[in-house]
Amino acid sequence: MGNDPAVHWRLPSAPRGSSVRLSGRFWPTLRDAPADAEAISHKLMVRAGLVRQLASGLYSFLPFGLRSLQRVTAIIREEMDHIGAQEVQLPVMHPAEIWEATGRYGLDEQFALKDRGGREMVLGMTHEEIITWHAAREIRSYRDLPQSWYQFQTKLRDEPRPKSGILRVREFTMKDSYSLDVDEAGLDKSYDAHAAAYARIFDRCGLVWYMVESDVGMMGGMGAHEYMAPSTAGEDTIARAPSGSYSANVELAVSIAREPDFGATPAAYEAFATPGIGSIDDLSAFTGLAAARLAKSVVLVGDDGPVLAIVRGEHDVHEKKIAHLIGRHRPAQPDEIQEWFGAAPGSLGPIGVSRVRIIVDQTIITGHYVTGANRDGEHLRGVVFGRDFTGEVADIRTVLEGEGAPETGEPLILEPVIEIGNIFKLGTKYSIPLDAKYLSADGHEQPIVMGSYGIGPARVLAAAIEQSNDEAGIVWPKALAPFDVHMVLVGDAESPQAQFADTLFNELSDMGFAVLLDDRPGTKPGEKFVEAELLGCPIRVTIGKRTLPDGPLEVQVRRDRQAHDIPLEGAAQALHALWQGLR
RNA sequence: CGGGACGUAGCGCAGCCUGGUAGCGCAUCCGCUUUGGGAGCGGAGGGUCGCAGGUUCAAAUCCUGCCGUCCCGACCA
Repeated sequence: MGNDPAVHWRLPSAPRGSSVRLSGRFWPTLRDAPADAEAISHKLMVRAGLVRQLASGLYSFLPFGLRSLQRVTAIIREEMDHIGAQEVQLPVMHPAEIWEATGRYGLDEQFALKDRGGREMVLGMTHEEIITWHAAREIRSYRDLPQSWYQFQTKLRDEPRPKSGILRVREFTMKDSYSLDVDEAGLDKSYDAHAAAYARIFDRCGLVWYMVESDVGMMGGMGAHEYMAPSTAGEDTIARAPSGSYSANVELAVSIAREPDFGATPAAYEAFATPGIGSIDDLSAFTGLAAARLAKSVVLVGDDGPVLAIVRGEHDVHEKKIAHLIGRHRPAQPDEIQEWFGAAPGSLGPIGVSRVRIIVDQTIITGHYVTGANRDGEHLRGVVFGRDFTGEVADIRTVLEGEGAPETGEPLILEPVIEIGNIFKLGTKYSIPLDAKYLSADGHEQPIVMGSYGIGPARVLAAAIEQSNDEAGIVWPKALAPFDVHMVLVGDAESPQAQFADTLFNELSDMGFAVLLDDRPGTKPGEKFVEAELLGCPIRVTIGKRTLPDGPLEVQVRRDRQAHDIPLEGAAQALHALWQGLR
């Protein structure tokens, strides 16, 4: 500290990294995006010289892209350390036996290979097994708990369809952490600590994000949340209430359905002819009834045989929700449907069906419906659940935009999102099969209660770009930009402008700014400006003829592209003040 | 896994249908001019037309197979 005048100005946020003079550096930009790039973040990351593709789902980070990635990881590391987590590094390649122990060996997404001795190995998709394996050997007593261990490590997944640049890839770095606790109360504390850290991380990264309830998967689990950054490039959809009172992945979202006016319930159902009617839309038009008053019958084939799923016509059966009930399944083929129901898809219904498991969405238990008669060209009206047919009742439908939030009834918003992180209460799912136990205070062996927590740093970058860009390029949140200040030198190396730029470069760097000085000789000013806006650092400073001898210094804020004139005297401090006001 | 498209110079594309010397823009290199919003003029280099086989006197072009990449859907610990 001492008397160094720069210390007073040292920036308080994430490590700033070093400043760079651009001349001679590797920064390949492109005027055009690759033809196969679709997502905005994909196009901009390639054009701005941040990444390059090696093969499908495999990306290399170039120097400037790596700087941004390192800023994300620095923020994550700070916040993980802040909650007392300890950083480790686990191998990428694992013996297959460990994965066999938890029944996760041989998954389609798993890269597998043999070593020279013929030993089966896998490349890690994640590291629950490995953490648990170590915990089983090192944790003996409740006195050794709780623990939280984290790492930044490469994950490999043989994705069926890599897409959208770095959003869905086959190899990526993940921050994954794992909590080890004596009981569920301990897990809750670890879980909450991670949730708090995640909130700080995503706020600091400048993202718009939601924490939503997420599917715990078919293995049970004890609760899970996902962190979602809204973006049209996202592959997931969430349902949320505008007030924030409710938000969930549509995979498990529930809602209050709109109730149609059913009118009086008939004393009995009756058949009527529906020649050529095969879809809900047709049937709705034919009968003049809203789709919500029609029952949609969907036939699925699970491991235990055929299943008839029934939802209102306006709804769809949700793949994940039904999977919780019947496990792996596929849509039935038309010939199978003919065999089981004696009718084609389009005239199916629950009445008169035997030997087929019937699962009915909750919405169906009220009202009376038009259903298929299981005879081609014929439907039934006035069909009432409980009176005319039965089945298991469950929530198996998708949520529709505008339906009511479960607590408040507010109209739900459906929004596409990028999953940037998740937190998961594992419980003893891994500790029991891998025999990770501790001895409790009263002398009993107990399984360790675990949680796992992931963040994809590269997805954080892509989400930030998706959320913040304009026609000129990236508009980085200031925490993630590869540089804080992008200086454009207009003038050759011997000019007074160059000398002034050098002085300011050093002064800003000493203050803790990461500065990029575009001192490339022979590059036209216009090209420098265009490339600066493509790269998207928060502040651009132009040093040219107009700057000297009396100023002012020309400064552009990237986000609003507003020009600011700053007196030369005290320019560095003024820039610092400007920078602090940015987000 | 189902459906669709594409693969020609570093990037973006034309040429293919109707077979006959491989082109354009940008980028790169050299020279001159230029120097505050992707410069101008002149010159130059760079391509086994994804791979293999077939048809043909002759294949970027037609046929077959394979590989790669992207998009839609399915799938996604």
